[in-house]
Amino acid sequence: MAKSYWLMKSEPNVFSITDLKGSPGKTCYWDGVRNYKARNYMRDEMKVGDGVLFYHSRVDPAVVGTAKVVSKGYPDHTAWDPASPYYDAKSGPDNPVWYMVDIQFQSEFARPLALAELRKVRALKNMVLLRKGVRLSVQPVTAEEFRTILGLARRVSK
DNA sequence: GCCAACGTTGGC
DNA sequence: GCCAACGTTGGC
Repeated sequence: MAKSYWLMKSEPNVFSITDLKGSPGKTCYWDGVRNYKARNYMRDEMKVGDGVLFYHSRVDPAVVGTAKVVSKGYPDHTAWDPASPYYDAKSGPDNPVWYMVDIQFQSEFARPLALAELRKVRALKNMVLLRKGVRLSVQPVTAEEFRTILGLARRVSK
């Protein structure tokens, strides 16, 4: 199957691209997603080798770099750890409800691509990220959108 | 910090 | 199965 592309949101004060870069093997598991649609993407559609845009939400919202998917979806064990902030009594080792994938750091952009800047780019006007009211923390990106973002990241800031 | 928009829960 | 109420997300 062809490579797919995704955008994954994280609040930088919780887990930033710098944290990902500093993780062992520059790899982390993407735990804590508790939204069914986002879960379905991770559980059913994400593949090893898929491209990921790393997005910082809330604080200076911007796409800040890229990563790649390095595992298929597998159960998110933080859901059955009562000590975890992501604990969910619905889920257990025998009946996992929530899933995650592993991602590995690939690049950090020379400058963040702010949400406000992306809104001005015609080629991105249909991007899920820019649609009103979309709160999905894992969302699909087209190959063309992915390419456009990489191109913008390479361009010098005005 | 505000608040609009969303997803989920729970009463009926 | 509906839908109001609630908690959360996330841009501004």
